[in-house]
Amino acid sequence: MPSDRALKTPNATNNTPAPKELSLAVIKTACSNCNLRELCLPLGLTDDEMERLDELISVRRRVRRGDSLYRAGQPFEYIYAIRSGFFKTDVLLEDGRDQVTGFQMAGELLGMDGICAECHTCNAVALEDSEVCHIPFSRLEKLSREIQTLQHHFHQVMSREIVRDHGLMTLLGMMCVEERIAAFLLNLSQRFTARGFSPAEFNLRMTREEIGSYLGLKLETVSRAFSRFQEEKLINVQQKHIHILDINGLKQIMSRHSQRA
Amino acid sequence: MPSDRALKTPNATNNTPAPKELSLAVIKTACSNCNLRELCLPLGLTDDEMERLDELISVRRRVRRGDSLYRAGQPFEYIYAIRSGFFKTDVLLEDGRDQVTGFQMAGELLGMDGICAECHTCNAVALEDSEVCHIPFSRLEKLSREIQTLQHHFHQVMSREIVRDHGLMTLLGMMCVEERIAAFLLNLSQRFTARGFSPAEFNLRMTREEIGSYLGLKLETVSRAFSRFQEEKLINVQQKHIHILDINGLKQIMSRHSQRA
DNA sequence: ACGGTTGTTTGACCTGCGTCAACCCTTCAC
DNA sequence: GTGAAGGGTTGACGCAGGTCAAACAACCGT
Repeated sequence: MPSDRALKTPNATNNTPAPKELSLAVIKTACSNCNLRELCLPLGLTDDEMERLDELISVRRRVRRGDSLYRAGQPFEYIYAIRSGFFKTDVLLEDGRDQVTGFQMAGELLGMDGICAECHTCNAVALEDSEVCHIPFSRLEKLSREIQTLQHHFHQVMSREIVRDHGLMTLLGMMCVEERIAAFLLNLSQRFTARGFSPAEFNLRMTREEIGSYLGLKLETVSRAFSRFQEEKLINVQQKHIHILDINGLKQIMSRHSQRA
Repeated sequence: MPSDRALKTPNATNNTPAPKELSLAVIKTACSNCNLRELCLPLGLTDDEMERLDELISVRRRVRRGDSLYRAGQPFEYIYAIRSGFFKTDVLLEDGRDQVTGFQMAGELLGMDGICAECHTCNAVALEDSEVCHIPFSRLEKLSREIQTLQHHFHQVMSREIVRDHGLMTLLGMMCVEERIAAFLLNLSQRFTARGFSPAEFNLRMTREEIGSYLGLKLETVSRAFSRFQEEKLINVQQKHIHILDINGLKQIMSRHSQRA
């Protein structure tokens, strides 16, 4: 029973060369049988509470690779839960330079940047064909006034975002190229593992340029670092396919600095 | 009527050479007549709601210059509202390097990093003698389940923190020295203005090294940039005293890059 | 199968910021 | 008043990472 309020979904694919036929699928979803529920919001709810959450999140949408889920400046209405796929968020400066602020994968939430000004402050772009659940924010607030567990969990998710950002600041503020790349690979590995994928082998969904933007480096620098890691038998790279050969070696890179302190 | 729960305040000044006599003052505070209320939580509450918030925030504490309000690893219990004074937050890497993640002033909230793991993930250190209000987080959650306005405002504050962090990422990821320093000065100026102080003249509460850590630069680089700005008649610097002579000049620096794109 | 587009790698060179060091100023304890 | 300590400024120099360029590999639409 797709509810009609779902049809109010703003066309988040504007500003992109969208096909005539919009990729907007209104499909009944249920958190109660979503296999990502530990990663997303509904943690430790009773059956009754879960049912009420199901009602809230009654629509999901497909976002095609390259399309925007939302763009900076658009009015904020929903928090999005990634059901499958892969996204990047980035902010653009007036002069055209842009900074990737994060890569998000299945089970993670998107859109919390929009709460403060009731309008999004960054762009969320799908790096592969993806599916997201729409969570009307005002209704999420309402429900979290009624369900303490949900409220607390949402606060934790927002707080985790803040802590994650602090981690990226330390990376950008004081790590050298090799540390940044190692941290990046270890982070991806750990997140893939949490989703039941191989910790050692995965495909990058983003370009060298996007990695560089995220890590505060130029694409050539990223490429060179990959090559160097390969020479040192830490990883195997073939285009977007990464095989981590020596995960401890990568971890050691992160702590190398202490030796010369 | 200082409530006894307030006495459970953890000794946040440990790890620092604290005087025998703890600077813990239990004083009745009232949001209802605090002159910072637009900046802090209680925005647009009814008299009745305000009274209930007053009950919640029943204690404030003095933090001496150099002392920690909380440290990474300590259990999370309170959100803190800065009543007066100036703080920095920083995260330490195992090897001793540290990154300043923010400077906070009167009316701003501290401690939201602790929600996600129920334990703080950074240090908050007073850069001058300060006063903070303790806000027991579980009680804030309870109250915000009852007062929609409060709930929404708190979400906005957390979201603003995320957006602020994104701004720092773009600074760290793609700005050159002059842009970073200009952005830093403009940000301080704007925040002092919002508090009724001069936009053009203020005293820095932090050292060159702390500024550098925040901006991803070395202290010498910060010092040189200040000197260069002075030569260019953009500012006057005398130790910690800053006088902005040409605020538009500083703003132009921020947009200079577009000229060569 | 083919040509164009987009992404990646690698090399040669350059420069902005870091490093190291000397010196100065301010503050504070005694 | 004096000395020590902490913070700030300035100069000389080096290098990590950026820039520019060329060639190559993968992908996509037709």
